[in-house]
Formats: sequence, C-alpha cells, structure tokens
Amino acid sequence: MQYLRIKKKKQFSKLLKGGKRAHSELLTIIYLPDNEKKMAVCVGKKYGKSVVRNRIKRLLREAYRANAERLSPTAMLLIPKVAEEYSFAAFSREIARLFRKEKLLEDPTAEGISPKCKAAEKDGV
RNA sequence: CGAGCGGGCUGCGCGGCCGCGGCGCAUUUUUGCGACGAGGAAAGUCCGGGCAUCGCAGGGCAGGACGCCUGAUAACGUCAGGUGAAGGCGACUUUAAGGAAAGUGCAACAGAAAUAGACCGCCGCUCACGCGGCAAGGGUGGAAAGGCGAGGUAAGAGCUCACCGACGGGACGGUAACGCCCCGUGCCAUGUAAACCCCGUCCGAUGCAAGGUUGGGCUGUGCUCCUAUGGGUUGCCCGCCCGAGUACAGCCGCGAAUACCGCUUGAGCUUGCCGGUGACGGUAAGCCUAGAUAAAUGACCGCGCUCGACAGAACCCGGCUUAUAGGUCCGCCUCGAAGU
RNA sequence: GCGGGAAUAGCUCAGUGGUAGAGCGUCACCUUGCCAAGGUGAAUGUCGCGGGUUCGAGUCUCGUUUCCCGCU
Repeated sequence: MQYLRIKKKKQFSKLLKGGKRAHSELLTIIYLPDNEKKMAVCVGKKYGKSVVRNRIKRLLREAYRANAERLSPTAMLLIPKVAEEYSFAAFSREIARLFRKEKLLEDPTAEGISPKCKAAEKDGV
C-alpha cells in the first residue's frame, strides 16, 4: 500500500488552513482532497518521553496503512488525543470508522474492512 | 544454616507473514533480490578532548576550575595504586584531604568573659567593709588557654615529673604523601578558607543550527552609518584591522528553515601473547558494526517461560551523574550458630 | 541538538550564614439601620526535593525535578 509523507511546511499550513476536520474519542483527522495519498502524524512533546512518542507514531502509521487500501487520494494529518495507554486495535478501528463516516473510501458500497481489523474488533480491545 | 562484604555478566527467545531506513547488485524508471539496522545508560549536558570557524600568530587585568602523594592518559574535575583521617566486631566502606604563624571578616542566643576575663567558688589578710592571690570545681556554649595521674602549695597553676598529644631538630625506611625511633621545648593561644583570600597547576572565544558548495549574473536608480566621538576583534584595557548593510525594476533556470558536503574507519572492535600489583601500554591476526532529517525497529499469528525494568542514536570519542523488573556467576572474602 | 535563567504565604515579590517578611487577598471585631470604604487584631509557609560543608543553611556547595527564555 503506497502513500507519501507530508514534509514541507507549505503543505502543512495549506492543510491546516483549508482542511476538513473529523473527531473521534481517540484522535482527530484533518484532510483535504489531493491527487495522491499523503499523510503525516502529529505528536508533540505533551504526549510524553521520546519512547512514548515514537510508539504512538508507529501505531498511527501502521493503523493508517492497514486502512488506506481503498482510500481516495487525500492529504491527511493524524492527531491523537492524550491518553494513559495507546493500542493498535483501537486506533485502527477508529480510523476505519472515521473513513466511512467522512465517505473517503473509493467504493462506498463495499462496507468491508481489512481482515486484520476484523480480528482486532473481535478482541474488543 | 543464617546475616553480610566486594566484583562481574545479562537485559525475553524461536518461527511465519505484511511493512519501514539507508546501502549493494540486478532491472531499466519502479520494481525484485540480498546482508545490515539503537543503549548500558543512546538520558542529564556536569567535565575533558578531537573537529570547524573567528581572533591572534601580542601583552596585561579581571574571571573560572582544580588542590594528600605517585602513576595512567590525547586530555580531564576521570581512573589505578598508596598515605592520613572517620565509621564498622569484621570482610570492607567513605573522604573538595594545601595554607588559620601574610592579612581582613564572621562567631546569633546563652554566658562573668568569645580571643578576652572572674559570676558562683577556693585561699590569705581584715572585727567587718574591702584588698590581694588562683583558675582546680560549678554553670553557659559548637568552642572557655592540651588530656590524665602523681608531687607540690595558703589555695592553686606545666610550677615539677611519668605517659599520651603538640611544636622544633636529627637518624632510618620510602620516588613521594608519610611512617617509625631518638633528643629537645612546659607548650604565646579557638573555629570557619563548600567566607574574602594566599600559594601552586591549568584555561582564547564560539559551537555541526559550527562551517563549506550551489542558491544566478549584469545593468540602472536609490537610501542609511562612516575616515574616527564609527564598526570589528574576548568581559575590560592597551594593541591590531577597515568599509558595511539594504530597497526597487528588467531578462533566461524557479522547492530555499531547501539540496549536497560535513556524516561516519575510529585515541575503533574481537581474540591471543608480552610488560605492569593495577589503571594501562606494546604486539600479531581477524573484522567493518545505524547514519535518519515532519526524522527508520511496528502490526498480526503460533510456541515456550520466571510474563519481560529503565528507556530511542542526531558530528564523534573518554569519563562522571542519574534511572533500571529481574536472572545469574565468582571470591583459599567476613561475622554468628551448630556439628566433626 | 546547543546555550542561559528561575522555584519563598492563596497571588505578586523582598530577604548580609544567626527568630523568614511586605503589599493584595482571607478570617474575627469595631464603625453603619444594612452594605461598601475605613480602623484594630489574627491566622497562613516541609523556603521545589535529597545529600554535604558549618555550632547553625532560604542563603554556600553537589545531585535531582518542574517551568521559562534565547540560538535556525
């Protein structure tokens, strides 16, 4: 599953200015239609030490990757909320829910999620 | 068997599958394959270096750091071995440990008195008031003119003597710190130098966001400060150097907190041998072991167990300090109890 | 990443090594028919935390925690 990383300051300010926002209990996404799939993760110092911050970034990137299969070309910024614990299953479930809610999937008739997420949902974490 | 002391090692493992980072080789333009990919503290940024730029190839003042001795080292505030002191029955541990006889400051309260004296007291003279002698005892304090015993005395006092301590001199051992012995001096005088300070040793400043290359070139119009009351150079002084900053318009290549270099082969790691009590040094062979830049290690499944702590490289090394679930090993180590 | 600084009463700040203070706020009383203003009095600190030096640390010193600022 290919996607690009957002790196330039210009792209960030464009996204923050004109992007649409969607919230859930665990995270906020800011997105804007683009010609390619782009994403970035935003984890500042308030989340904890470097080990904790790295952990959050990895979990978010992996959760995005697992759900980005049928995503329409969109630039997206993922911002988690401060919590005691962070888990992949919860992030993945929330991202999938937000994508459906905001109708960002290319084929809206197919309600299917990746088998990985189904397993995660079964665990009910 | 119990309680300790000192020192070291390790920091979940195996397999499958999807994914990430740079590298190499193919493929030729985005894919495939391959090996590699965080730590003992990567942390705090407390010291010391390398490297780079600036200054100078000059000096002085100020400031800072360190401080028993010898050694190790590129260097250190680090390390090793030793000395003294303090603590512990002991194995052992801790130690910013020069100078108070260069000078200055401070020592609240209490206490008679804080570097200087006599409150209670003791003794002599006197009917008494009082005068004189004394510093043993009491009391205050962190500290009150070495300690303790004997002689001595009116009472006392190193006044005298023995022992211990202090100071001075000498011999011996040791590279030295120092140790030990002998002789002498009755002992002119508290503590604090992590108070100023003195003595000795060392230190130019700034830090990879250092710094370099590209980032256009040319032309025109200007503006600001200025040949010394300015600017730069280290906090200051002497000395030294002299131009600097910026706006607008035009043409071809259009990302600029960017791209590339610095950027990982180095006081490197492993093993053996040699020298040294040791830190460490020498030598031979082998090895290449992260290099990102909105910043790489994650998700899922299966198995095992003690159910996995502290924690993530950002120019690189040597230390220090702080955090750390546990597991495990070593020592003709120490103490206690019981038995032989 | 690199370099600086701060922490004292509820708040804003003082504080030579010797009993921790000021202003505002709080509480009680006086004044008033009542409130405000005014007056009188009182309470309030592990001096961020843990060692060390000292007879004695808010102060000196070492470590540590949290916060703030500067450098592109």
